[in-house]
Amino acid sequence: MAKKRVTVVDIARAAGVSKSTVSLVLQGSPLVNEATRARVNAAIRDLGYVYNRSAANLRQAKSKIIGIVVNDLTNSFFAELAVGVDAVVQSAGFVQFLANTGEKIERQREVIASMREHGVSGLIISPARGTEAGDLAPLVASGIPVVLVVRDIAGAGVSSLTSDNHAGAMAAVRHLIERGHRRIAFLGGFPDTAVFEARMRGYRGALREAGLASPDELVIGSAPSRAGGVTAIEQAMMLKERPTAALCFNDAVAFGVCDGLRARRLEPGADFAVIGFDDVIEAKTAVPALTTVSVDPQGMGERAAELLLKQINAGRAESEAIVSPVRLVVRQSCGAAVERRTREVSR
Amino acid sequence: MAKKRVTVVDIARAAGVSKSTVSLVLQGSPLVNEATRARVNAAIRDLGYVYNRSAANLRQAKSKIIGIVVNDLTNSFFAELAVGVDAVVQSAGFVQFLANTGEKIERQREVIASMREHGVSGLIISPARGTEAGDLAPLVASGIPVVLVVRDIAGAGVSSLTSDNHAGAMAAVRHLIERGHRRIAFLGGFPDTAVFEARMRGYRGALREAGLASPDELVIGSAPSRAGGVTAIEQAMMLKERPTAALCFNDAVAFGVCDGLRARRLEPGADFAVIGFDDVIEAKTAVPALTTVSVDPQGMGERAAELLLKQINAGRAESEAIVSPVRLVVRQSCGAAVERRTREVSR
DNA sequence: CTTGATATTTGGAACGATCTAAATTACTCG
DNA sequence: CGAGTAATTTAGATCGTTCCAAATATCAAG
Repeated sequence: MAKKRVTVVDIARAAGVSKSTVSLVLQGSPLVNEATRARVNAAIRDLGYVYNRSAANLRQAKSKIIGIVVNDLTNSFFAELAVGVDAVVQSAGFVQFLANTGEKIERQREVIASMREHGVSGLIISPARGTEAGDLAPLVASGIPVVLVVRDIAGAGVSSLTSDNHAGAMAAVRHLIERGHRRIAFLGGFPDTAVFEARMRGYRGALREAGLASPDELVIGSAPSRAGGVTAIEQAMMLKERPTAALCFNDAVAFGVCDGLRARRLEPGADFAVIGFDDVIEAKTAVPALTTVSVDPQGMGERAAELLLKQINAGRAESEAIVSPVRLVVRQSCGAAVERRTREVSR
Repeated sequence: MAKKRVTVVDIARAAGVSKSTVSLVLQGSPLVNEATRARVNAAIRDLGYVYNRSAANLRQAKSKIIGIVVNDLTNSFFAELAVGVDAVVQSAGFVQFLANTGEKIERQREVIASMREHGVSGLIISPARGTEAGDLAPLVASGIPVVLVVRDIAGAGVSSLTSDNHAGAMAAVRHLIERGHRRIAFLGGFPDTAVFEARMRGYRGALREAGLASPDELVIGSAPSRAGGVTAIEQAMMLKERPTAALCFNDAVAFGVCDGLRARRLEPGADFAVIGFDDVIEAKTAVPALTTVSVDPQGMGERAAELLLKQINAGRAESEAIVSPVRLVVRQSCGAAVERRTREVSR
């Protein structure tokens, strides 16, 4: 019933050459004569040959697959990151193997194991919350190049690419202070993550530098999502002494904060200054357009992929920790000049 | 330098059995004695053995990989769809191979080819815009089970899982008519897609049914994104006879429409009724919460995966076209009663 | 203890590509 | 024409697993 698979031997027979020659053609070797190459390619087309990567991998022990593991694909920051990785990886002739862990360590363990079994030649990981250096130890020991993105893990001994969360948060808060705000909150995010830690330190640093206090009640954690933002701002508005501005853990939280403000009939930008973090695609087109610390997720994915490819090609490379710069993108949500509004929105 | 790979033979030697027995243990065969199994498993752990799926696939010619191809990963609808697929596929012991085509046919061709080379045992595809039955012909001819999601392709001869776009659009527009709207626009989406077509027919059908005209000027296409929504509503508000409500192609467009309305100092829900399509996660928490036709992307991914698995297990199954029902979720953006607002938002 | 089941284990041939080293062919030049 | 070199082609081993058929161990019953 089912016709047998077409193999190199079949094409070899059809083209009147040996399977070795066919293999050479498949690999685009310059050794083979033009006429022969054409004959082989014709046979490949005619017989509907499909290359069998499993067989090839078995012999070569290196697989043109690179894996990317993200902790939350429904967060567009990570979706964009994955798209960035894909672009680079793809043009380097690799294919991407994407898995979502949903922040679950156990699931992360499984997907990493599965990727190793498939012989990925490198791995880009945005670790699930609570991942420890030990969790990555077997992977690292195996010598597979690994690049951690977004969240670094101390002592893991692999390369990492993070954004300058501290400086970004500092710049954002400085901006708010310059605009006259004195009571500034830090909203959203899980307090037990390194990213939260760094952004919060930046926030505190900028306040201290300006001689302002940063009472603990103004730092309100929540899920790093839109829903989390809503609850965080609600809690902030319960305070007897309300803040007039907030730096949010990320853009999703910032959107939630805007939602929550509107629910209380406050207009973000005009009545309360909001700054996000990440600069996801929607930040630009939202109304009011979101002032945010641009991390450029797609670009970050690209850089992570390049870093990984470099390591794959170099064999055993030194691990490096790259902190990529961020910049504050001032739009409307922090109360920027109103005349800019129409211009930005109309794009 | 690099230590040699540990293989079944190594474990066999370490455990004092033959490689066949090790293979049996690996597959969880009931044939092997408990004591032996324990000994083998211990050796596996001790030597840090990593299963080589390429080798296994080569022999078995079936790969426990299922592929999922989406046309736009940065659209959270598709990200959620992928998450739904992943959940099911994962618990069935398969791994997911996700690729993003970014709506490019050429890229789609490449990723599908790559997946075939990796020997996927089934494929879930949300085809790029403009995909034709012919593009899928070689894939279909190969006998690999394929399930099309979201966008069906006439004559492709494979199973498909789409949502009842026509009925959903009709229900939404009926709702707007009941609330007294007479001039209702259809905003966003690429007019050359089947999904657009179906939703638009539903929109027109509901208007006709109520004896209302549906002038072409009220149907305004755009990119199916937030930015597209902004431009679409801007265009709609240029009309001499402005609409008072709109059914949007999808939720992203609906959010953009809300943005655009606010830019003109109109409050969505109060001054203009907006209904979306899809019910992405943020629809519920946005302010105003978005009234939308719920397609349940994650659930759809799950069902698509189940359909595919059924086909993989059944061998050559009849292809079926499933249209899953949708339901209108009334929230605030269409001008629902204000007292419901706090309740929904507080979740 | 045989004997016939039943339970467990095993050797060796696949699977479909790549790689090595060697063979063949073609070409250049005196 | 024949040597020497360059350009092509090739046979056969090999990668790490699974499968088959057959071997061996174990056990209950006579």
